[in-house]
Amino acid sequence: MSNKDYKKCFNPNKNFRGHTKELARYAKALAHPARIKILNFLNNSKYCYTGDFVEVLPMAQSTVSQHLKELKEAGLIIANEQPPRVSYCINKDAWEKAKKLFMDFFDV
Amino acid sequence: MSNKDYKKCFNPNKNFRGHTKELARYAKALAHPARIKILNFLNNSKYCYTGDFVEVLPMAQSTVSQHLKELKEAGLIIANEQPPRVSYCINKDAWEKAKKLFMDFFDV
DNA sequence: TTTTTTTATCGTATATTTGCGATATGTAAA
DNA sequence: TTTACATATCGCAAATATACGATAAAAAAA
Repeated sequence: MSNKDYKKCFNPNKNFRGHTKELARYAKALAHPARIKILNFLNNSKYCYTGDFVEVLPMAQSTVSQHLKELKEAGLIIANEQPPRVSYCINKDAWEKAKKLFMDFFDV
Repeated sequence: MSNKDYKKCFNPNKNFRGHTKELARYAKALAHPARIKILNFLNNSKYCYTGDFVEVLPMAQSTVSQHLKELKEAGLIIANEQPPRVSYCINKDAWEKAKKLFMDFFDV
């Protein structure tokens, strides 16, 4: 090791810390252009229906639905049933949490 | 669509814009705790050898080498041959580019 | 020259992701 | 009730990611 202070940034028991896993998890949620676009979209629109995304994304409805599910499971968006449609919006708490993790990571 | 100005954030030809793909690509590079740790590590140490990472990451040397390769291919780190060892450091240009993309994404 | 050290790559197994069409579900409209 | 609509889920195929042990490569040390 080129310097000897690695214990302050690595867990000595060789497991990953919570915030490291959390950041990786959010990064994974952002790791596809369609999901980036969905989040951009929601940040400009307050809320959107599934069909809105299907209109503009270059993939089938079922695939869009799957990407929405992943973002939901990552906690970044919230679904609202408005039968027969479903609207989505940003989960602001999770969004701020993710923002903070990325800010810290990039030392902003 | 809940508002009608989506053309300013979506490419009408239904393909993803360069910066969307670029951000997704960087996010993918960060989408594993080991790679997060490697980058944290390099940001605290100027440079490190492969073996330094192997010491502290909970995985085999070959796996660590694979993660380093991915970060290198994403452009975020640079390898320096110092036989028989190889040292790595942050690619500052790419790092700043990634930082900017994430900042813009999070509207910072 | 032989051995050791350090790292990358190969081969392989398993898991996850991505994508699609088809289908199911649940509601509203006819 | 039947039909139409919006969305989620299923089943499947292909691609990619993750991880490991074994091996290769290349230089330094003995």
